[in-house]
Amino acid sequence: MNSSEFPVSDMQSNQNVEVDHRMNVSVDVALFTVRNEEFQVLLIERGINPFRFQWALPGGRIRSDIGDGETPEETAYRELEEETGISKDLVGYLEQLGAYGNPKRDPRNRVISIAYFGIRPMLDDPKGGSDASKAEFKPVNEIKQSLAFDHDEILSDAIDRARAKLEYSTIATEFCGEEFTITELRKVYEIVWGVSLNPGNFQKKVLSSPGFVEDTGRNAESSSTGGRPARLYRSGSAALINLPIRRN
Amino acid sequence: MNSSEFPVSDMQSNQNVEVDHRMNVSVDVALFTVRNEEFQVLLIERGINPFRFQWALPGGRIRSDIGDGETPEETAYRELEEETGISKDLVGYLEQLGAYGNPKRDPRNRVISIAYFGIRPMLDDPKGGSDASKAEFKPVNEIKQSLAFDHDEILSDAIDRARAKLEYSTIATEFCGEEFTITELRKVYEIVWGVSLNPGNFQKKVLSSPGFVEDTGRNAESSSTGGRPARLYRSGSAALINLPIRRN
DNA sequence: TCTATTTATTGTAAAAACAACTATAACTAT
DNA sequence: ATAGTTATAGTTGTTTTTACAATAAATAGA
Repeated sequence: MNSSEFPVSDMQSNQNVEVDHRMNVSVDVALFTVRNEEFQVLLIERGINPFRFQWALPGGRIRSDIGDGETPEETAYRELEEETGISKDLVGYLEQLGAYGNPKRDPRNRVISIAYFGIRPMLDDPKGGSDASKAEFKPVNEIKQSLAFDHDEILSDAIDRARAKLEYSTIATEFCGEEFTITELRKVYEIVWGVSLNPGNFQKKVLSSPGFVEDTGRNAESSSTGGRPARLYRSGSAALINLPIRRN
Repeated sequence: MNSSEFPVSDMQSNQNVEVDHRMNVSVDVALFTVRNEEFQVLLIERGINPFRFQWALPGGRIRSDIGDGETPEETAYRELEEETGISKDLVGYLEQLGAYGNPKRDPRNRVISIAYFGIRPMLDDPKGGSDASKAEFKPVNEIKQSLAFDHDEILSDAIDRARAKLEYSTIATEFCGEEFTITELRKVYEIVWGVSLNPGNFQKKVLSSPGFVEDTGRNAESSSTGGRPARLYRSGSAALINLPIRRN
């Protein structure tokens, strides 16, 4: 009996009855951003039971009645748009976290969930609040009540993954806007990791990593508090960096 | 509309008809080992269509008629046993790789697959061939024909993951038996990565990583080819190592 | 027994990377 | 002009890496 088999006679189970093993498959998304000097995640408040009035990650079932069938990634973007009003082009990065298959994770019936974590950059134009019911970015350190379903576990894994990827990948740039300064990039690390990094050493590390950032040739406007205006960079072509950024 | 919803009226899709979105969910396993100085993966030959007579990763559907429902991990162990005769206690390590949800990955109907990668240690007693139909360890570098379904992609991802984890984790010890020498451990790295590593530097790196290996106090029997007998170690308590092993 | 060979393990020195710190550059506000 | 502020470049000692040399402990054959 091989993977992906039709629901016909199951030789291994020694029973020649046809058993329907189909189950619901959903997608949940942990969409992160850095706003207001905080590491935040997008949550929605559930309007129906179970877990009514509790906060949850946005998500929903993979639909089989759209085109030739949705990919899980398409479901992720669709549900984000439907539940929070955030359209695909406002999501800078999306990556699969894994499948969550505890048989009791949904109290009603069997649901497998495929979890994603994504990053929304700091946007220049806030675009106003979405018209969807109740969706908010919440600081991850201030989420006290437990989330619906097993979303505590999913969120915890997503936070771990995001923090780990900062070390050896360039995804930190996804938190920034189109153009950013090295200090803005360093603040992403500091806020997501909850540490403080040496500015000089961070700068040298980033600039010596080939393809991490790309010089725009222009400077940012100097802030009203004074100080030398910082150079503006954009995201480079590299996805990975050979020498990791360390958390101290 | 939230994740893990009942198949009742779908408000977001603006249609008050009940649509059954359930689908088959299967588990596929890439089980690796190092045998005969080669990095090998366990494959089975399919006995039925589609992809009859093609090689595939072992796996099968998550069953809802076992107990209160199987977890995907339980499915992985069950299918390994059923299809290849390898029982759970012969698998040293198992970790989820991710979900594969291309709507066309199975030509018959929609199947989501949750992929795992695992490691089987070099065993002292080979236990003889399994009675299952046709299951063999194949060197990953010698798999020329494409595998069934999207198993090429899954295997490729599994190989990447296994190779990457050698750098910063202690899973290399899972390829070894209960007790092993530093040279045996180094050979795992060399074979899986396809590189050659400096013996002295490797030794120092491993022994200076706290919890990587644990001294048994005994030596291996010296081989017939001569040479100083190597010290025997067992796997330590650490799962991660702070200073990575590099591929050169 | 002696010697060459083999493998494991330890030592050493140059090079690279890191961490902490200092100096300079380029701005604002008074 | 001067002080304060932020960005960026330089400096120095320490740790880590890399390449290579030396020693240890065995086997095999003369």
